[in-house]
Amino acid sequence: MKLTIYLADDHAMFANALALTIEGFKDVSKVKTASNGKELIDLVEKKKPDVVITDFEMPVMDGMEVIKRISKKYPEVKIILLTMYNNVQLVREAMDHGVHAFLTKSFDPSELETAIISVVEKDFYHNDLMYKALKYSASVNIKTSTSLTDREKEVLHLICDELTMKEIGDKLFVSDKTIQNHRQALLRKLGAKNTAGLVKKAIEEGIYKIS
Amino acid sequence: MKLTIYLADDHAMFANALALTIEGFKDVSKVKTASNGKELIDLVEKKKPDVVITDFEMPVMDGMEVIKRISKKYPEVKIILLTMYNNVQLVREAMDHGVHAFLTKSFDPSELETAIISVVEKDFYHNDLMYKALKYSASVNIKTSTSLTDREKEVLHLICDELTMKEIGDKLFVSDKTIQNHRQALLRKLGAKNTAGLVKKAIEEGIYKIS
DNA sequence: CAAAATATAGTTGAAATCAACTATATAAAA
DNA sequence: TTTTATATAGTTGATTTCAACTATATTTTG
Repeated sequence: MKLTIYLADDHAMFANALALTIEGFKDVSKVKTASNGKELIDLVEKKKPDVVITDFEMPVMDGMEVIKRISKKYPEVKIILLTMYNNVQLVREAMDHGVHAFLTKSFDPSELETAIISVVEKDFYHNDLMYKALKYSASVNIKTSTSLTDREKEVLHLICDELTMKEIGDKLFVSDKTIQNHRQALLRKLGAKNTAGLVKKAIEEGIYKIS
Repeated sequence: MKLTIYLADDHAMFANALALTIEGFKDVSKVKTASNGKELIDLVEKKKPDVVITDFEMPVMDGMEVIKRISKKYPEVKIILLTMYNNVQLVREAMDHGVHAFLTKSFDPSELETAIISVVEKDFYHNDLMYKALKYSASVNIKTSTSLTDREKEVLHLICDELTMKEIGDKLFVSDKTIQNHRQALLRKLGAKNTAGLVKKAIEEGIYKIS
C-alpha cells in the first residue's frame, strides 16, 4: 500500500525539507507541496491524496479552514495538522472539525511516520496533546473556545499593533467604549488576563503574525 | 571542494528535514545536526566544519551566543543564522558579532545553497535584510540595540506571563516601583509603546517562548 | 417569527500603566 | 580610581486598562 501525500506550509524551506523526509518513508510513493491552504485545496480538487499534512499558521487560508473544507468535501482524505504551539483549545476545535492527527513542530520524524500510518490504518493518531484536548473538552464548555467575531479579530489585531482603545476607536470610527467592550470579550473568550495574554493568544491562534 | 556543515535547531523535524535538503547540495559532503547551541559548540570543538547553520531561537544556548563563541574561537568557520522573524536590530547585532549570512525561515532552498557557497567563497552573503541592517546602523545609535540586563530579561519574562508590576515585585522581593523602572527601561530599549510591544519583542528576540 | 448573537454606547470605580523625574548603594569598566 | 552601569526606591500626575454593569439597534440563527 503506497500512499500519496500532499502538504502545505508557507515556509518554503520547511515544506520542501519536510517533503524530502516524507519521501523517505517506505509506505509513501508520492508527495506534493503547497505554500498555503488554498493551493492545497486546489491540489486535492484535481486528485485526491491519501493524506494531507497542513500547517496551522498560514496566509491566504489557514489550517482550520483547510480541515473544515476537506473533511466536509472529501471525508475519506486523512488530515494531519501541524502547529508551532500546543494550544489545547485549538486541538479541540480541530478535532471537532474532523482532524485525524495533531503534531507540534517539535515532533521528530519517526513520530510523523507513525502518525501517517496510524491515520491511514486506524483513522486517527492519538498523542498526549489530543488526550489533553479530550480531557479539556469534558471539563470546559466548548462554546467558550475560540470563536472570535470578525470585529473582535480586527480589534485584537490593532491591540497587538500597540494602539490604545482610544486610537482603535478613532481608526474604526466608533466610541472607545465600544472597543473597551470588544476588549473585555476578547479577554474572556481567550482566557487572557491582560494585554500580554491577548498578544500571546493572537499569535498562538494565528490571528496576528510578528514582523 | 566538498563542504562539511553542522546545523542546530531545537525543532527536531526541521533540523532533520533541513539536513536532508543540505545533503542534496552538490558541494556538500557531510552534515551533522544538533538540537541546541551547546551541542553545536561541542560538535565544533571535536572537529571544525566549513560552515555552521544555526537557528536563533533555541533553549540552552541561543544563536547569538553561538555566533559570539564560534567567531571568537574559530574565526575561519563560516556562520549562517536562521530566524523566524526579520528583526533588523537582531541582524545588526549578529553582524557585529561576526555572522556571515542571515536568513529568515521563509527563504527557499536555493537561497540557502547560494548563501552557503557565498560565505565560503566570499566570506559573506548579503541579502535585502542585511542591507537594511547596514542602513539601520548608519542612522540609529548602535548602543540602543538590544542589550538587556539579566534582571530586565527576568522582568520581561514575568510581564509576558501576564503578571502585574506588583506581582512581579512580590515574586522578586523588591518594590513594585523598582519593577516600574525596569519596565520603563524595557520600553525604551526595545522601542515598545506598551505591554503589547514588549511581548512581541520578547518573542522576536527569543527571550520569551509561547506555550 | 422568536431567540440569540453582535456591535454599538454608556456609567462607575478600582487598578495598572505611562512618563518624567530624583536619589542612592553597589558592581563593573575605563 | 574615577566613571559608568545596574539595581534599588521613591514622588507625582496623567492616561489607560480592568471589571461589572445597563441598554439598544441590527443581524443571524433555529
